[in-house]
Amino acid sequence: MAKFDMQLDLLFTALGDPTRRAILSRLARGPASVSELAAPHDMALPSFMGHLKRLEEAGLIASHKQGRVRICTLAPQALTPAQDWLSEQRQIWSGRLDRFDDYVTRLVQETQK
Amino acid sequence: MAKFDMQLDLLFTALGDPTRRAILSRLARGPASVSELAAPHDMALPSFMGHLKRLEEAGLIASHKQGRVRICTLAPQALTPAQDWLSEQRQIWSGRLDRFDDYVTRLVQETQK
DNA sequence: CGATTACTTAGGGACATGGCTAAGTTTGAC
DNA sequence: GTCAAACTTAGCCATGTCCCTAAGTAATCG
Repeated sequence: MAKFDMQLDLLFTALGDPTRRAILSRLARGPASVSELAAPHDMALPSFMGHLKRLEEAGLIASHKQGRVRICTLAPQALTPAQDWLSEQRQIWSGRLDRFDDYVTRLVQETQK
Repeated sequence: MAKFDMQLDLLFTALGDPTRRAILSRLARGPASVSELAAPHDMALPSFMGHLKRLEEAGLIASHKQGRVRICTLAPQALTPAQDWLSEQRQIWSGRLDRFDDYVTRLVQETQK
């Protein structure tokens, strides 16, 4: 499970940055070159490339060079583990809510020990 | 939209750490005190409290003191923005896939300029 | 072939993160 | 009232993140 955890780490931290989420949103409208992607982001190119690298390491995008241009595309299936984890948690959580009074009962018992 | 972005930053980066995800999973089974939560995590208490703080700042958990014990509970609805963003993206992405040939067409036109 | 474009590499600086120990503070138990 | 439990605060250190500039490489254009 450790490897799987690592993948979630990469995924969630990749998503935890507005620049990177913006890149993903832009790529959702279709593939683009590095400079096309960088244009709206007031940032030096090497800094921007760092974000692309993080996204690629998380498996969220893929890229290949065509001549001197690097084309980036989405890897849509990469989001699945993140979505799965979230909905799994959500499901357990809402299940618990139905039995919240269990907690209150236990709590009272504990404090009376 | 900046504030909303910030909330997503906090959420996703909070989720991007295995210790913190483990805390959430544990809390999914019901509320717990700080030391109960910390027990399985070979880590000094102040370090562990740092993680709880991050989770609380992200709105994922709430806590209150009962005597000298701090009880933590989940704030289940806090995941919603993250899930919404993910499924929104996923939807746009899959929409694009149906029209992937558009890109190829455009690409050929571009390269022939 | 010389210039320009589109990255790429190298290196550095400020601040955040994730861990630690040591020393409080507040309650609850005796 | 004393003492132990359960945090809490303060402060430190190593590493990571996110940004920068400067200089290098590779591919196209004129």
